[in-house]
Amino acid sequence: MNSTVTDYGKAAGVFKLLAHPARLQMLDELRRGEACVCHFQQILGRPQAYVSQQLGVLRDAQVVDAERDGVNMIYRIVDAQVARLLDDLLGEPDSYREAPACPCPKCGDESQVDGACNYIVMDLKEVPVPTRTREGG
Amino acid sequence: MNSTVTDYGKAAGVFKLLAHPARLQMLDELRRGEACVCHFQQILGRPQAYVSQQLGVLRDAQVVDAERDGVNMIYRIVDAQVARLLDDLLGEPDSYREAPACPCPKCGDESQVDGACNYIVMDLKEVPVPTRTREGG
DNA sequence: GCCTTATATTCAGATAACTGCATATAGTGT
DNA sequence: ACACTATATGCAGTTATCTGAATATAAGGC
Repeated sequence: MNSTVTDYGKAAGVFKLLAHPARLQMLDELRRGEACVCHFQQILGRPQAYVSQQLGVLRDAQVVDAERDGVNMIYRIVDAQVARLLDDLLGEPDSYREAPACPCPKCGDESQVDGACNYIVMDLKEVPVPTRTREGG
Repeated sequence: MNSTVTDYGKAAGVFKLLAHPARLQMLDELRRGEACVCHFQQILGRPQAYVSQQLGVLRDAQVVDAERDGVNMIYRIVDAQVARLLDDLLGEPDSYREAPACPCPKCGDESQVDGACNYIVMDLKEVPVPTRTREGG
């Protein structure tokens, strides 16, 4: 069995997950590494319940994965196929933007001090995206 | 200017186009070549107006392109990026299914007789999909 | 040219689904 | 207790989906 989806309803469901600006932006952040919920709150400028709801959609679809670290919940991408789709539409994560410094209130403007939510790392260790050459991009 | 989309609303709009089983199935057919409207009527089992509306959505987004041939309208994919997304999620067009014989009423069971709508061809001459190697697929 | 038939588009309208937001409640860790 | 997060519910506004009728275009017969 390969990793492709042949059922149109199921495939459309995958696209439907990505057909949402907030979810897409969060996934785009997660392509660069893990992130906590408060991180998305700052980035999206949305209330916590809203962020959690959208993350819940992605978690329910097993696109992302959550793990507790103290008071924070750390999210990361676990669906390599979705990561590939994002690469196709948004480009490689490091191709057009630096990984942003975490703008969480607890992080403040200091860059990743100890105790802050420095979950943004440039290492998708859980997402083995297949290596490819891109001649057209 | 590269071919990637950096705006989340715009990117979500692209995914939204594909987040629909009927549109997805039609695009999957179009990956294999051109097709007339009546072809989709048969494949989807939907009325003409419905098929035309969904094709209109894709046409309006400039994902597909329509050209008249006598009484028929011939559709084809013109958005290479969308074709790439479909490749990622559904696999290569020829990797899991043969190009179906056109099941239109006028085509009948005869295989592509003259005068029939033999628009299904395995040649995406209008879609210059960039060549890639897929080591992970 | 005129009429008919086949193909396809467009419009109007009803139904269903989604979105964004607020709020409330509960669980977990410090 | 307090901070962070998850989950549930309700609501108003928006959008998508699908059906059916009307319209446009092309081909063939007279």
